[in-house]
Amino acid sequence: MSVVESLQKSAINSLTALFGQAFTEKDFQVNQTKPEFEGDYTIVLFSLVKSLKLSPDAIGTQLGDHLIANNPALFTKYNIIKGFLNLSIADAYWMEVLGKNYNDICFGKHAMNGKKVMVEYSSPNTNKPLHLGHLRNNFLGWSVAEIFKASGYEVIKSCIVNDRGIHICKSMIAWQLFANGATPQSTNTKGDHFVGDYYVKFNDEYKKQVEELIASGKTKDEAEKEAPIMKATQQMLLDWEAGKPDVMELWATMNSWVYAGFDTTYKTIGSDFDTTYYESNTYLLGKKIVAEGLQKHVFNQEEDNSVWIDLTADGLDKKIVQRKDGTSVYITQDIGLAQQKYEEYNIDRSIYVIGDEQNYHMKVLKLIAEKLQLPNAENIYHLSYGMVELPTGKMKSREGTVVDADDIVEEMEKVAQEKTEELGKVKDFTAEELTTLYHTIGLGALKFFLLRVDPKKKMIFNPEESIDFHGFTGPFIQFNHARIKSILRKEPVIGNLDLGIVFLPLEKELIVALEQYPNVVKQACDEMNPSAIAIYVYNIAKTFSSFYTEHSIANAETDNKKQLRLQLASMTANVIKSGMSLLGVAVPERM
RNA sequence: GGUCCGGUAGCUCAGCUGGAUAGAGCAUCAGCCUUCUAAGCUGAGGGUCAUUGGUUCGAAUCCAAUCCGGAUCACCA
Repeated sequence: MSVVESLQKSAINSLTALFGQAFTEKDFQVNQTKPEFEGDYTIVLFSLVKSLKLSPDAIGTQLGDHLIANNPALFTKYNIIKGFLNLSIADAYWMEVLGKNYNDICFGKHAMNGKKVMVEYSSPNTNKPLHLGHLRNNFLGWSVAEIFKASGYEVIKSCIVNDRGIHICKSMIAWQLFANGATPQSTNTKGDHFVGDYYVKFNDEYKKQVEELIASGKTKDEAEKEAPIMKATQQMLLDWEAGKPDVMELWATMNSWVYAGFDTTYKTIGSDFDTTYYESNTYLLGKKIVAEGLQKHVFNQEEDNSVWIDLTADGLDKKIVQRKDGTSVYITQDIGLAQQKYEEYNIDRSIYVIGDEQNYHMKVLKLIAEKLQLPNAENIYHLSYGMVELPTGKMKSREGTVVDADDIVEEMEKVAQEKTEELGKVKDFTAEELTTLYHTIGLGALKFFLLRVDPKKKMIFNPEESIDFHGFTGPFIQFNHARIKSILRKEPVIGNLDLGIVFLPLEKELIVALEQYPNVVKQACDEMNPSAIAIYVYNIAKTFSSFYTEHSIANAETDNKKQLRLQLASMTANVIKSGMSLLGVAVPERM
């Protein structure tokens, strides 16, 4: 049980004993005491004033006295200032927390709860490489999945690959026209970049053809429709749907190039999936759903055979779910896949990590799933995240302002190398160890940068200023971990402590913060918000850094103090490592 | 136009289930390495929490309106 829970329980008991009525933890608020006041945790008394018809001071005095008399192991003293009951927790209690957990690398993880959750993330298109926006998606999805695991869920990470459609045909057409049989191997190019280059070539050629047509007297609309390369692409899409062998073969080949490239990137950034769905397999799933939905009168059919759902009663619009030619639209395959996920894995919750541009779409999807009475439809959740933008605005592939995922990772590793060499602290590292270190620091900086802000909010990335390695960053936290490990290599933690130790303010601040870790994990899970972990771990590292500067661990005043600080350091390192691992960020032993 | 999201220090962001004098980092300025890793520490300056009204003992936080910015509202995905 956490300190706060113990405190709440004690307070409820005391209040009931004192005033003869029932209370719950919702009747009063418990905060951490502000540093300028004496105490560790504070009960805000105002909310009790009305029901008890007593002044805050009167309630506080009675409650404070009763709490101390009945829980001597927990509370030592109290003070009341302007309606706030500030309680001091016994040092012996903190010693116990420390002694029990300092060496427990599982501290903060919760017991299995028997629930199963699927987290779908990444969802790449197979016509171009991953960019910075995908990185936010990947880091978020992966981290949320880990946070669910740490909170006791069984987790299935899934990925839906958008491997068919007009966008892939564009790359395919351009390859046919311009490649002369070139392959990633023949050009020594990473497969996803190779295919992406032809996507760019398509757009260049398309633009050229449109301009020529306009010059020859066509309107812009006509030109855009009649450009030969576009017509060829549309024909190719039809051929694909018809299963024309040479088109299918080219499609399979080019996708395999892209997958090879993606695999490399995923491996580099640490993304992995338990299952992968391909749109080319799921896009027909809609048919059955539509038929069933018609039978349940969830959908209705127009005279032209198109099928619709009317969501005006839910404040949305009418939405088409099947075209008049009988083909399924985007939303239909999503419904099909949603059902398939439940059938395959019997999941309790289904999380979709998708950008906020699709808020409306996901709202519709969930509504339809509910109306179709899909199992656990109410537990479909769109984890919506904001776009990553540049100082100049959105990233635009046509203007070449897209920050490529592979490039930015490489750039970060390069910066990590430069900074490390400047500092010259790891001169005895082997070349292999150095490569690993640069990767750990560079990727860590990037992940932390993208995860430390609230997923819901859009964020600005400034490539000019790049990412700092000082302050509220991954490397700062990694650095503090390395510092602790450096001490622990020289000074073993024994563990047994004299119970008479009194905590100094910074020691107290550390243990109080460390004790909160399990609750932070739970909160991050409830909110599906990795930034809660990032902020917390940073604060731990920051507090430790002050403590480290202020007090010597190896040369502490007494042996007991030394052991206490070694335990604190050990627990800090464990919590940092554990918290960072939930973000997908490794922490080095030395840096 | 409808719906949804956002607006907090020069910049990037916390704080938003209402609580004490609104916090970090960067940037600026001033100090600190013969002592466990200075990717560090300490301090200073910097705020009309978009605006107005309301609810409350108490509002950055809740409600309403307004202003500004963004997303979305395809037989595209």
